[in-house]
Amino acid sequence: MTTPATDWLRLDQQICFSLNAASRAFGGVYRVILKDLGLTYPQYLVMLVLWEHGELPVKKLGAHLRLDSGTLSPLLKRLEAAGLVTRERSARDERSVEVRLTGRGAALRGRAVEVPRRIAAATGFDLAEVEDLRTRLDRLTAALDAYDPEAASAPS
Amino acid sequence: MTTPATDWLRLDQQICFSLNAASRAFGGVYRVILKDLGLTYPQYLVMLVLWEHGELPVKKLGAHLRLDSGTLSPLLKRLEAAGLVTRERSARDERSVEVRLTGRGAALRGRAVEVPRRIAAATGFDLAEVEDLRTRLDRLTAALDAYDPEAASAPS
DNA sequence: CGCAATTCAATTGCGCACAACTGAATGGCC
DNA sequence: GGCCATTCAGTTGTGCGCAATTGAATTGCG
Repeated sequence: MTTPATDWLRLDQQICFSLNAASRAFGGVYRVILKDLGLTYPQYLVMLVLWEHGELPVKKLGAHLRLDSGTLSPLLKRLEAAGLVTRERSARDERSVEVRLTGRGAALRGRAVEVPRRIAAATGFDLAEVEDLRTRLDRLTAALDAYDPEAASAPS
Repeated sequence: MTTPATDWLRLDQQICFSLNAASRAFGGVYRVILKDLGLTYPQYLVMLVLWEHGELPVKKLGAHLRLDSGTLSPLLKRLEAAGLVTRERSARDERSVEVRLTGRGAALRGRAVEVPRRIAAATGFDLAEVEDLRTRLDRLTAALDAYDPEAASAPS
């Protein structure tokens, strides 16, 4: 006999809840550390991608971050209002909007460089541990993304 | 020489971003699975606590879930509107609000019992792996909760 | 070419998360 | 007993995340 179904209702809280709690705890630390940069964590992620790629359309930005225009459009407007990025319709494809760093946006990178070290310190994890955890999480994400309700309930 | 600071801005994206992505991927699967229960994932978490404890004040509910009244108050109102819980001022302490399951709320547990199994199937992880991951995440959360900006920047 | 299907950003609507604040109730301390 | 700090829940305001829709631009196909 395995664990009664009743207890699963407690167990189940574990994975996803732990994940969720860790994600929110991270948010709290990032909030403190990013405050003097004037960025929220999602905005910081967008800036990371832009620092790496220079410029790219909203669509590609979303592909890197797993976010759609519903989230990115208002976020990018705020970054634009803060003077960190510009947005303009692509000349080659009028459907697309090209996001570019401004001088201020590019310059902000200099102040962001020390963020990762401070975050790493806050976790108390060493590099190997981080890498291992990251690998497991990415595998988990891939499995969840592949989830198909039909296949799960009716494995024909 | 270790990794140049410049690369840390990529590496850094890893942990927290992977965590965040996994959390959102979970959200997507839960959204599908919880749809016929008429619950969102945070609402499901609240119901889990209530199914386990029967009734408890908003404050304790928040302690279990790491949520404050700013999040719980409107959420509980929605659960109340859905007829799953009642909320009433405690007689012993008029500041406190007691949250209780209704008959419908208690009955919903029967239909929720199979949720954990379906979620577990979607992850593709076995029990040991889940337990290991959960442990690491809880340790991470504890470390992040203990984060003190002063101590981090000026280890006197 | 002409028309339908697709692709893209933006918008709307809803719910969550959290900081900051309000106001009522309670408890401690003199 | 009277006062002040604390403890509660609730509200407000901001931002994220996502589904659904809109509307414009592009692509594909006959």
